[in-house]
Amino acid sequence: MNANHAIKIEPFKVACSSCNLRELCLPVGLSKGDLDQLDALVATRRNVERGDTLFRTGDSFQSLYAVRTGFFKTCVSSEDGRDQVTGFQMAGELLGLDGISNDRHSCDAVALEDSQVCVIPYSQLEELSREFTDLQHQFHKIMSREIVRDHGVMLLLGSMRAEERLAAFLLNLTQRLQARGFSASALVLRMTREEIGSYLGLKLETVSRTFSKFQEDGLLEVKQRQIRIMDQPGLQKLVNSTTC
Amino acid sequence: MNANHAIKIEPFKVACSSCNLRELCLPVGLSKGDLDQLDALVATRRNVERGDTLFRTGDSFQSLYAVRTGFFKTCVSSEDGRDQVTGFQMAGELLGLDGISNDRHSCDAVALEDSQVCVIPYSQLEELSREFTDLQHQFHKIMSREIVRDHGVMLLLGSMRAEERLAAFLLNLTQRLQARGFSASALVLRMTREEIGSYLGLKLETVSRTFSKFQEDGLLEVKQRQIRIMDQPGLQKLVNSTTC
DNA sequence: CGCTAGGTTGAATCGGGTCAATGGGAGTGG
DNA sequence: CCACTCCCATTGACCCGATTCAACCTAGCG
Repeated sequence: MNANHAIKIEPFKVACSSCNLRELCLPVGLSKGDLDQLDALVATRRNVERGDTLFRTGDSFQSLYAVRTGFFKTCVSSEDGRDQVTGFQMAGELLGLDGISNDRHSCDAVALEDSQVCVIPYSQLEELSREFTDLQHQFHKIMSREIVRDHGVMLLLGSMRAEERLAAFLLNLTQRLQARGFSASALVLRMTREEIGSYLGLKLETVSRTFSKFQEDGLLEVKQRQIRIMDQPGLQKLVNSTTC
Repeated sequence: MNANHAIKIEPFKVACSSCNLRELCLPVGLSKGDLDQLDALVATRRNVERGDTLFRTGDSFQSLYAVRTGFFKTCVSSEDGRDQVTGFQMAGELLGLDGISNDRHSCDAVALEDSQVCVIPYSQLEELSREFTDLQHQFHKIMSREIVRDHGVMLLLGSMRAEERLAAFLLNLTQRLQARGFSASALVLRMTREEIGSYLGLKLETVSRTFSKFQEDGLLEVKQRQIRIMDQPGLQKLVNSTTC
């Protein structure tokens, strides 16, 4: 499986209405009728192998992408080659919203494992959302939620110490995984220490050390990328306490 | 002037079509016909005195606001009272996009000087943008631009040193001021060192010290909140160079 | 079986934070 | 008009958390 190297169009019809991610993805709250319309729009899927980019900075913007399976990171880079991971996306989450502003993508989206996305042609989405109020509203909510999420990351980057950042990151990850039916306490990281560090504004050594510290403190069990959360409330307490 | 303490509805009709900010604000790129429709929507203005909030976290979300005159900051805070300035908004910029996701605002918007905003009832904007493609598209672009901006801030917070952050901040400010017809080299800061620090993920003392350093290096002249940029390319060089 | 990418750990360094004292400007009230 | 006050800004000294540099380890893969 996942052995095909080119863009792959699913031979059979894909349908949001029968997708088990519909409660997390664009279709949230849509009526049956609206959903059928959306089905017509989201006609193709695309496979992206681990390490490949779904789109990169400067690419012309045509479509949004909904992650169906797999895991992505997005990263921006400045002229001088500085690099920043701006997010990690898992099933049901949308990629490509950055492209609307300029008709060009302003970040890279890289698959961290073999993944599949649903392709949502943007001009058609705009068209459809003129007709279907609920879809329009849902789409706006998703964009707004991204803005709110970004503000949360700014808070993290601007005011938290390393331990707090990593704890917040882990809690956020597990929460999203739990919403997708996975365990709240055991997880496998799909990204390297360096990628976590970039996202959290830390160096990879600091991330590694902090993992070790959490393990010593009995908060986690860490075996490479396998993490088991032993003391969820303890992590939570780390996050919300200016704790002096 | 600016002596009224309550919300003030302008007695005469306000009109985007005759607003000198139309090239920076929501109406960008709209045809004459679309503009007339927008005029009908944006019927009221509201004055906000220096220090007052336009909205705060938890307030029910009804409207977006376009800054007409004045200057705002937005800030989020975490449960434990940590605080983060997420942006500064000047004439022509939109406030309130965070509220769409939840029907509640998720940040505070505070006027840093006596200000006036145009009130854009959100449900009517959605309605109108179903009818007018250009307006819909422009609105989406503005939301997307906010996301892209936030990613830039993440890059700044995640990977830049204090000097680089402050230089980037000043260049961004002057660029926006210049687009509004102000000088590219002389500016008056509307915010305290502490607010700059919060935005940049630094302490106020660090901001102050960095201003002093820039002055010693001949990059700026700093007199309290009066800043004169003496060496724009020098600042630019600070920003784009991992310089080692 | 050896190579390589990723991860861990230690020691030294340093950038920015913390704490504390001082200075300056704008607004207020006598 | 001046004096008082408050808020903001500056500056110094010290400290600490995170980075840097380096060595070493481990797992996965060809």
